[in-house]
Amino acid sequence: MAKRKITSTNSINRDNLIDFCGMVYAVDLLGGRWKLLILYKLEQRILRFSELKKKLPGISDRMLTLHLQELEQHGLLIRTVYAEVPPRVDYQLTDSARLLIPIWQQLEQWGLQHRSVMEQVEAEPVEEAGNRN
Amino acid sequence: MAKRKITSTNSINRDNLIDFCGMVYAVDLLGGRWKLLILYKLEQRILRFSELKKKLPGISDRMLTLHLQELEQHGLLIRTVYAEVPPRVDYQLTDSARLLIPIWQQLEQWGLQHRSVMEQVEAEPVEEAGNRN
DNA sequence: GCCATTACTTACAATTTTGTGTGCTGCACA
DNA sequence: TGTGCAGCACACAAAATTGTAAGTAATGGC
Repeated sequence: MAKRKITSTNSINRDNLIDFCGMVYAVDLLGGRWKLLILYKLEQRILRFSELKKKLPGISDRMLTLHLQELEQHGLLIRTVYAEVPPRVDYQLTDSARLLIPIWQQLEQWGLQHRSVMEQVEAEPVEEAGNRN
Repeated sequence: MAKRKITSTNSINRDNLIDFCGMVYAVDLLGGRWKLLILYKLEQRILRFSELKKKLPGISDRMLTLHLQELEQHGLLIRTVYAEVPPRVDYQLTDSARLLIPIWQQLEQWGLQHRSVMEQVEAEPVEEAGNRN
């Protein structure tokens, strides 16, 4: 996510797709393990680093730091540093990130619905009705 | 994407987040390099393997196969095999995947808009106006 | 002086994803 | 007899992401 070897096919493909398509670009910005969740936690209010950490069980300092930095670089959140000791830093969504809120809400709905559909399908006896061969 | 070591922290975190949140689950299903684009190409009509390949410049056989298999497993597309030689296989969206169409259209819009905002910001002189320290 | 605090950084290791190259099927056409 | 086709499978290599463990700074309380 951080450092890339810009000559690799992997990286070239990524860049091509990002240039080519706003959707891929969007998913690229949001695609880390914790990114969407970080944004989601910030939907309600400003949070500081330690508060975010509490709300994301299982995340390490490093991962939180990395994702926050990238989200900031990509214009999705605003980082505010207070000159105190011990340090205090807080994070809030940018306007552009707020425009995403209705989208991720729909994604949440779709995800829950799709999962329940999947669970039903798995519970059914397999019939292979789709293949005409 | 395919094989995972289910005891790793990486994998455990992933599973926990997926269980916990429909949004993360959704992004997990759609998160491969080419997946959203594959679905998008299938929005208009059924396509066969070779047609998809033409529409996705830079993709290898293997990547296309892998993503198609996973999308099928996850209930996002339907694979139909015809008993012909040479083989013919085609792919179409499931109903559940069709429900995603308006969402990815919004994501596409947001992506284009956000990118143009980002380009403006980068063009401006840096002022660091956000940090009070 | 000694320690806890907070938001990090660094070096490293493990895991996961992506890509490359080869080969396979079974028939049609030359 | 040889070649091409389409949709893969396989073994392997490269790259990207994620996680672990150990630091660091300056201050306030004891």
